[in-house]
Amino acid sequence: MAMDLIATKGFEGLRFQEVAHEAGINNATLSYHFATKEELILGVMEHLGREMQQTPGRPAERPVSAREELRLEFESVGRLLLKRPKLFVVLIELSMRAMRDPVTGNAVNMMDEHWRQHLTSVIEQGKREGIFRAGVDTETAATVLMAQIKGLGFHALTGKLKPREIERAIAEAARQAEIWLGLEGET
Amino acid sequence: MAMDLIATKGFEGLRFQEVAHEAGINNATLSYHFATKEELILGVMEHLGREMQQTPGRPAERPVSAREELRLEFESVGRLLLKRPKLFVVLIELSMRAMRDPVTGNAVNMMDEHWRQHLTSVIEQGKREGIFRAGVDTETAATVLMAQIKGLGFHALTGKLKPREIERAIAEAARQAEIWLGLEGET
Amino acid sequence: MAMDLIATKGFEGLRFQEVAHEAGINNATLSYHFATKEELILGVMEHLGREMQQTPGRPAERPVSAREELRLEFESVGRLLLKRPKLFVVLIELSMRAMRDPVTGNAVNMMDEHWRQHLTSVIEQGKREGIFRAGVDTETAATVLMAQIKGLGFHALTGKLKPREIERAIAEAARQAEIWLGLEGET
Amino acid sequence: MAMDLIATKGFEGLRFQEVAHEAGINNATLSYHFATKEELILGVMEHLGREMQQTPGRPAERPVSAREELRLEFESVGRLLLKRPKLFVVLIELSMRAMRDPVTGNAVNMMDEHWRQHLTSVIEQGKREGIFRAGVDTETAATVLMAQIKGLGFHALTGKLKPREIERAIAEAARQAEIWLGLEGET
DNA sequence: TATGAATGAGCCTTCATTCAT
DNA sequence: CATGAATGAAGGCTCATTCAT
Repeated sequence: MAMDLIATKGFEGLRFQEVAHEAGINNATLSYHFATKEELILGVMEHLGREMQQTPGRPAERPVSAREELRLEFESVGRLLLKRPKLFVVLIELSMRAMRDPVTGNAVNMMDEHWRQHLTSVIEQGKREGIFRAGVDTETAATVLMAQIKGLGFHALTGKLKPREIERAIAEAARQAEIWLGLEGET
Repeated sequence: MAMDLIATKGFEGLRFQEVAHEAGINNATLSYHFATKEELILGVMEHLGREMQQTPGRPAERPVSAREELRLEFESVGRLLLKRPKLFVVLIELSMRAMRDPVTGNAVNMMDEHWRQHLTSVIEQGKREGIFRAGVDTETAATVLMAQIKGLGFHALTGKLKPREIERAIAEAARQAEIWLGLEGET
Repeated sequence: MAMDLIATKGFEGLRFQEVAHEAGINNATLSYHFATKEELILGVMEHLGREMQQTPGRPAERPVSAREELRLEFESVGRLLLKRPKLFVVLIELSMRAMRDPVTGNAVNMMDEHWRQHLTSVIEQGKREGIFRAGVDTETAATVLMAQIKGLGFHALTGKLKPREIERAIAEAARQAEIWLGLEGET
Repeated sequence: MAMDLIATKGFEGLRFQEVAHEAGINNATLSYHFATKEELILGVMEHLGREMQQTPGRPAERPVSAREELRLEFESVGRLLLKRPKLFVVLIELSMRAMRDPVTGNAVNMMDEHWRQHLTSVIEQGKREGIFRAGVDTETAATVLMAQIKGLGFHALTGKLKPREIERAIAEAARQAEIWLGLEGET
């Protein structure tokens, strides 16, 4: 699929012809379905969105405590990082592209906003549950968490971390977040 | 300069002609100095390396405590992020390129390794000074820190964070690291 | 219809798909009726031929004098030019195409020959009737008339003449032809 | 040259590659001089304009009578038609293109307007000289003359008239114009 | 008949690189 | 050192045509 190619060669290294060849179809046939390269990329983005939804391992949708939610956030990223690293490569490429192309920008913004809201609600929940410090600024905390998680993905891929290193870093980062947000750190 | 162009259009969007035009010289003249695009990029990388060294605000090279060093790490990134965001864009582009091109890969690896050693020594120093928990795995901690800081840069740029948001996130992330590595979190 | 498209975009600007879309049918359905573009153009030519026959305003087929016939020739062109300008655009396109494609060439030749014979007979009739000078070379006169009338169409369309200008030019050209062929100009 | 190709294959049949090949240069080399096909066509138009100026046989620029001027108008077209028929083909193609492309439209309009003004001044001069009827509407007369001359070119080329036929038609058309504008036809 | 999908051929254009001056 | 010109290779896209349903 196109996604693999993007992961392998980057967004701009994406060749219309190559995607077609990879899909086992003709150059023009791909143009029939995706009239332009832009459309093709939009298609990839939609596909990516759908694939991201299906984060594996989410335990049966049951409501969980904020602390567990937080831990889940890290763990699911870790799992995805190990099982579908290409997804992240494409995501990063997408983010870079978003800096230049407004259309991609919107899509990425929406995904980020979605994520931020989820994190925000988790943090607020934690505060209400009394397991997170009331002193933390929710928005800033969400920003830091997003940065941390994104950074884990980015560093893991570009730094070519080994699976074990990834697991440990993820676990430690989760612990760090818990400590930080938890009551022990009360100021 | 070429760097601005990379920051603006990305690495693959870098056009030989454009760089030449931007520099006010002829197409072929640039080829005279950098025979190939590869060389040009190498030039950019060297330039970037030199520019990164000059992190502004490093307070007079005096030896400092590990805690201060740690805080400095975050602060200097924050400053760079606000004053020279393009530097980071190029760095990220470089990291992505490193995944595909071995030459770039080596260069990026060296920079990362350099950085990791610095962080490692800081953490070890902190342990010796008795202000950091002895229980933390130094390597993992360094990894998490690198991920966090890279993530702050990545998220700040691709998420188009406002200066104030960046400052707060940086400060909060630094605090998070301190708490996490500090003795309060002793397990 | 295809003719409108030809008038709008020219013969080479004629796209199979566009014609199909205009006709509200599928790409392949048009291919079913006109297997190739060549066939499609032939179809257009036939359609054009039929449409040209129905020159409106021809007064009830009655035999008329040569002078009236001559005037009619101009008038009917003028009417067509005002009411169905696209017909002329296609005709001109066809003539140009005829220079390159022998098939079209034959068709156009036949139409021209048909027209020339009509003009020739009118001139001869005028001579017999004693209202046209005997000194004119019939063939040359026919040629000049054809050139004049074609030129009126060509100039009216490409020069974007206004209806009033067209009417006046047609009337004046008709007068010119009469004077020229008439006895007053006897040499 | 590109002009020959246009004359041979029409404007839309003009292939960038073919022009390059004809010029004995590379595909991309042509792009270097004419960045786009549009530019190439503009180049052709300029070239055409320059070539049209050099109407051969204009007798030494001396002022002549209106009648001679009128005759010259026809004769020079006749000469051009025999010696450089391709010039006319391109001109007709250009006129057709002008119906669709505004840029070409302007260029063609300017040439036509230039020509019209010349004809207008000749007719007015003739009236003043007392050799042309005062009754003719100058503008309409100019229009008819332009139509006639354009028609001669168009018909000669698309009808594949032989040189002799062209000469005769030109001569007869000139005579027709003289008679028509002359005093003999006084109404 | 009608159509969605597929395709080969070709065209314009871009780009890094080379070369003569 | 500098440059205008030239070029091969490749890429995205269009289009008439074909085919299975």
